[in-house]
Amino acid sequence: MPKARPETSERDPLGRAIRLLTWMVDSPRSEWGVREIAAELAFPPSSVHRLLALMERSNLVVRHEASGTYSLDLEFLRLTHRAASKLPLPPSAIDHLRHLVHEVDESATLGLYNHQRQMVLFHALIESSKPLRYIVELDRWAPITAGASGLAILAFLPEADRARILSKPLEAFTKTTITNPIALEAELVRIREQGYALTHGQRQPGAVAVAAPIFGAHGQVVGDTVLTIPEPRFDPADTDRFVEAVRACSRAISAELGAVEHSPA
Amino acid sequence: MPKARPETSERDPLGRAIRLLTWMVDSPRSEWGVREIAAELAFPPSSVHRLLALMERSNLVVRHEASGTYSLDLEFLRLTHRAASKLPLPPSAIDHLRHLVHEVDESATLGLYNHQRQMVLFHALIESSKPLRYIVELDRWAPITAGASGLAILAFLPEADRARILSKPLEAFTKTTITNPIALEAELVRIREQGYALTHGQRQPGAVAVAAPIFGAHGQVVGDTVLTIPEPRFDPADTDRFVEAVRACSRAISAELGAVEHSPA
DNA sequence: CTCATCGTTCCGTTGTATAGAACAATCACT
DNA sequence: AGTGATTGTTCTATACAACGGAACGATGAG
Repeated sequence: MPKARPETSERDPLGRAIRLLTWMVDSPRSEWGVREIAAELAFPPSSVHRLLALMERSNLVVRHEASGTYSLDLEFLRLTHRAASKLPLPPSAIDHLRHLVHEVDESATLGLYNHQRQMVLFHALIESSKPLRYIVELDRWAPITAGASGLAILAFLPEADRARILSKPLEAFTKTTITNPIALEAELVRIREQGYALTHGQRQPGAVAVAAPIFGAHGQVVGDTVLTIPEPRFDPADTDRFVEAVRACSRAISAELGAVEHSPA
Repeated sequence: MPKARPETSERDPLGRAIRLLTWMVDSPRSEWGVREIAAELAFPPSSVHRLLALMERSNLVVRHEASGTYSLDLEFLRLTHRAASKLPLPPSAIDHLRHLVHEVDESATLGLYNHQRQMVLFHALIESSKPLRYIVELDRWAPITAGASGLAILAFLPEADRARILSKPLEAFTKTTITNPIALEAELVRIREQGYALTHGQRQPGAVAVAAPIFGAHGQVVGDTVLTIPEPRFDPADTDRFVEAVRACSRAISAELGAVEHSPA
């Protein structure tokens, strides 16, 4: 053996910095101590301290003179805002969503599909005026294998991607989540034929959801429009109205992305 | 000499990664090639490639199979979107700004002060309905030593900070920029007494600006509300109306931040 | 067919990230 | 005041990641 193979590089300093940033952003607070972060992320305090010092040099975080604690810096928040223009959706998508909610008076969200992660990102939310509403936490990843928000995307993925996702075990999020691949594939066929997905509490108990896919310029799914209705308020007679409104919204956004008209099946 | 001092650390891998990210966010495009980035940032192509590969592992960027080019990943955009809640301003600040613009029908911006950088960040913009408007590029850093947007903040900084800033040479951005420290200090006194700043083309030629500071819970300046009016349209008779509207806006935002009433001088 | 250019890989060298222990300052409580 | 448990910070040797110039293979244009 001429050389000990390093094989995998398992330290990944940059990855650690990113994990630190991500943790800070996702944390409800906005000011943190070194040892507190260290405990939470299972990094040695000295490492956290060095990382923060480096990030301070790049203006990502600020050190508070008095307490010695750290916060996110304005420069990072500036990045934050500017990055919004890089979204795969037109800025007007929100307007379409607002119009949809105004039309049916039920809460609507925009889901964005991420290929690497094979998950959906809840990116925007317009709430209905009615008092009973579900709490949707924005900017969180959601599964693609359960709930209308996921299925409306999954159904329209390329054959190969779909097969790969279905070949893995399907997690059950609620009692009505479909965990049988055969049954799920059948459901996906129906969704493709209909052009929308309608589910009852597959991801969140007690919520009915209607979702329709949004297509990009190359015909690929980029996300979906999702209408979420509390089950007690859901009247099946309204289904057509909801479906049409959701599909219209997705179609409008797709059109702005330069997608050609997408015919079912 | 017992030891050769390493003195300064001049490689700073993390800093490079940040510069790369920042450049991508600020770039108008949304897909880049390795050598293109390398040329722009003066990094060796191999370094850029390695950085991108690392960042892909942390889901900051995505590699496009076909072209081999890179884009920002949804996970990064999720981070940035989520970070918005960490801003030092209440979400309702935009509403107050909108109200201000509705009242006077001139464009208004929100400036945020950054202590490390000693600059102002133009963070939000509501435009007037009139056809002649200045183009304000959002999420850009602006100087604190020129223009109403800067002076309204500078005037209310702690004595020590102000002295330090005035001790350095003052850059001239236009012909009317004040570059004499004595003259500037006098102007700042007036701004403090009046509670607002009014300037003619100090930063941008042909623009009149009215700005009033926003204070945080501890009485420190966190930013300002700025009204920008094209000079040809500016009627001095309107000054009082503008000033009152701008100050009211800043006062409303300050109040939501928990600031106590701030009396001039 | 040729040439330019792309992203990528290679590899010896350089110097930074690492983590545990010790340090100094601060605060809460006795 | 005094004590003890915090806090953020500094220090150190060593392991390993970042570095960048040169070479590689694939691709597209002329």
